[in-house]
Amino acid sequence: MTRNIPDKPGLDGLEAKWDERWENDATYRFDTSKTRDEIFAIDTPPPTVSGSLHMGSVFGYVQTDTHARYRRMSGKEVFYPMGWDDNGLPTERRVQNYYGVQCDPSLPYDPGFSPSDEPNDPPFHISRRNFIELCHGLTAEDEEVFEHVWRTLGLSVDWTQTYATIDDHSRRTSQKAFLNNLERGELYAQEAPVLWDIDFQTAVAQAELEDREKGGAYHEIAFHKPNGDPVYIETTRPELICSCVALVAHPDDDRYRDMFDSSVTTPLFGVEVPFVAHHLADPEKGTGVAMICTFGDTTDVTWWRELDLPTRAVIQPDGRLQEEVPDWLPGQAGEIYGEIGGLFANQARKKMASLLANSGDLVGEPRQITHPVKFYEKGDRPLEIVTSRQWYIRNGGRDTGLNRELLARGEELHWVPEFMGVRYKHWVEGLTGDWLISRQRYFGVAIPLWYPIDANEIVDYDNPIVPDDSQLPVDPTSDTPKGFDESQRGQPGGFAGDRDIMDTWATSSLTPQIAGHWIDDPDLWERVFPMDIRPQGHDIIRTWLFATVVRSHFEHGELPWETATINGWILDPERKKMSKSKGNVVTPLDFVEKYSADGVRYWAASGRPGTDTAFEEEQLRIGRRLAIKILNGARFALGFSDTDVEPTAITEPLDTSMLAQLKETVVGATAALEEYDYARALDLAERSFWDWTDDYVELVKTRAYDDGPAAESAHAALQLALSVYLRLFAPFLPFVTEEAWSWWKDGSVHRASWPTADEFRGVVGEAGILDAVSSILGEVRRAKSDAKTSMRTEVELVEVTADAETVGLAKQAEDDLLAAARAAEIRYTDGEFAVLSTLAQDSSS
RNA sequence: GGGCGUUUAGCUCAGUUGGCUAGAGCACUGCCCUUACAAGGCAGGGGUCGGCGGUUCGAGUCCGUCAACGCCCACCA
Repeated sequence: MTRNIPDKPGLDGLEAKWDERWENDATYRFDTSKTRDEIFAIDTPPPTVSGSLHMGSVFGYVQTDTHARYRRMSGKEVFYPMGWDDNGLPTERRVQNYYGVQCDPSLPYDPGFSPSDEPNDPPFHISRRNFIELCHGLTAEDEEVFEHVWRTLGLSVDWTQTYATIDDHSRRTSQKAFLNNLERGELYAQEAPVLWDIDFQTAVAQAELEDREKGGAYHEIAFHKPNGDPVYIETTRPELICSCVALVAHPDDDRYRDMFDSSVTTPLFGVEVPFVAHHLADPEKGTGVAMICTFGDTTDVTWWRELDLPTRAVIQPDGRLQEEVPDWLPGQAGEIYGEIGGLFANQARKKMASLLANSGDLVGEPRQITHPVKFYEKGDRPLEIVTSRQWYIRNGGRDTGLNRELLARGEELHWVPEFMGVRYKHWVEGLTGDWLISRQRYFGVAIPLWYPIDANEIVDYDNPIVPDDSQLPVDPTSDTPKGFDESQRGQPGGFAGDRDIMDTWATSSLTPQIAGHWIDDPDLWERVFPMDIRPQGHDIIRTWLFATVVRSHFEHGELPWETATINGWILDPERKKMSKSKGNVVTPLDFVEKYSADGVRYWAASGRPGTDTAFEEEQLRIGRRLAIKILNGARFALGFSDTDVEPTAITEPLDTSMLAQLKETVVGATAALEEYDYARALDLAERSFWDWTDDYVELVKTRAYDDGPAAESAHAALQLALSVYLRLFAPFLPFVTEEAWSWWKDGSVHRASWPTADEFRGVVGEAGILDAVSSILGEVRRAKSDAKTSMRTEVELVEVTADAETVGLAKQAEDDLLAAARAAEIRYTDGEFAVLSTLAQDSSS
């Protein structure tokens, strides 16, 4: 083929050019005819589609792409899908803010509704269906933008294999898995106290909690013994005295030994409650006596359950104390309650403090403290505990047998890096309950169940009506169960649809099943499952990774993948996790514009597996420089001949020496990539390449410009080396390598075979020759540099002192050395290495 | 309170099973427009490898201990 090498190769426009070509040529299309052992399957993380991608996202995705590209070149057919995680709260919140709307399920659907250009303030209330339509619309827009970013960065995804966690296929898969879990008893509903976000008005799971240090105040408050003597407690939540069901102290606490099994009365309300003993009561905290309320915190729930205490809940799902006076507060107690009923907890707290101060039951002033408070990780106000009916998937949090099985799965999984497995272990060991998957939200996969309503209008939750597989996906709030008529919805003798949706993890825990088409393409499923790798961040080991293991364990009785490759985070200069909320956003496309996609990829691939890395823009510039260097190196290597020169022409010792070193680089880089250490492979290739350009290329240059067999040897060696380097760099710098490859080869470098040691058969010489002459050349250069003269300065004599072995090696490439050094003569003496260069005097004229 | 990780040149980081004078890039200094490359290239200065103790012929590398930083987990009275 005719070579068409630009005079001044550059990086501009490579991204668009090659993205289009790869798309047209279906370069990364998955071949569904391959068998499982020929396939490398990746369980790609579906990015959350709620806003924009930042450099932190790019980091992990590029690293995964290097695995995909390496495996593809090594002969595997790579199954590399892309998903969008668009269901769930992040999208709902984004839609609420973007349009200024609020979902109100009680409103009817408005077919003519369209959002206003500017966000409404206050929010405009719209129906559930209108709200969901907005969610779909906005996520579709975002997904287009995301795909553009990924394409520009050169992710070798098969773009025909995409899914969204809210699309019909994902919903069908998710609901089918739910129903299977239900049928096998791995999933159940329970009415129980749950952690509850009062703003989102939904239950949340253990995995979604985080502690935040918040200000609060200890109130020392007097309860009263039957004889009127006070018993003091300390609490940060005096508003819950009306919910108090007992006081508790440690059984070994001598101060209260005589009080156990007696009763006391609450201040203001005068409700009689027992004084009980439990080992969780901490004698060191406060007065050693705690007030048990239903429910102020998770310890209250433990005490309530283990001590079999009554329920006196007043906190409503919206975070307010209920308006109506509870039946356990008769008469005057009820009147006092009237002062706080209807208030938010924090308002009621202040009110109670002043009421208690007036009655003399508050000791001194409340003492300000800061203490950890549980929050929903996406929430803004402390969680409350509300009793409600929720769905749970068993996860070993209440069952030691299952817990052991899941710990064993963690042992079985290959972790990269290895220490990440500890995080899984600790999480599973620390589980306190089953996995709560139901959410009282709108934009998600519906719980696929209805419930019969009997003649007395009682909903029978224990005997749900289950849809057929053919009905999936269903929305029980609008679809009708078989055997019923829509008019029977909510009627005696009719049915009620479950209004809840599943948490987004309940669906994204099925990404292998969704991408592999478990329910509708058994042929594909068999070829890709279990998958090879699950790439993801370490922050979601407890959620996404663990949940996926749980679902696969139940559904298939095996691990969903062989290996988990855990990537680190990008930290900003203050060493905080880089994310858009931190305000340190420059978009990935801005960086592509400035440093090229290959420059950005170089930066991402330089970060060690699993290691958090500080963002340093300089790294992108270095990547850009390497990319340009590769283009120029290719231009040089291909500049001597319009046709390929056979490797049999390679005869010169310097050339075979260079190839011997390159072979070692190939072996090292391959071993690193096999162990998922892309950064090490890149580092090896990069060092080797810079040495190649600095030393070998300079040494061979004069000979290469000549004619004859020695020149032919140089041409062939340059071409072979270039071919190897382009393939070595292809997983990291797909654009420049493809560009240079296209100058002289047919087809894509990304479908070329990964370089192996076999390719060097017959062309490998003594590796030491290149080192020997390079070190001498380096000394000559130093002499010229010390003399502050040009590298072109002629040298009259190079006197080398070295051991016999070095001399022997150097002599084999003496002509190349003399030419590169511009030296007329070289002499050798035995001894410790030293080089004396006699520079020509007239060169500086 | 438990656990994990990090600590190597001014900065960002490599150093694979312990092995000759500890490396790279940036920054800094000097030189060079040399026919692949001046948004380059060549060369140079710069480090008691966090502290202490140990194993060993030999320790940045293994063991113990302490410290700082980061992250994860933990029952909020």
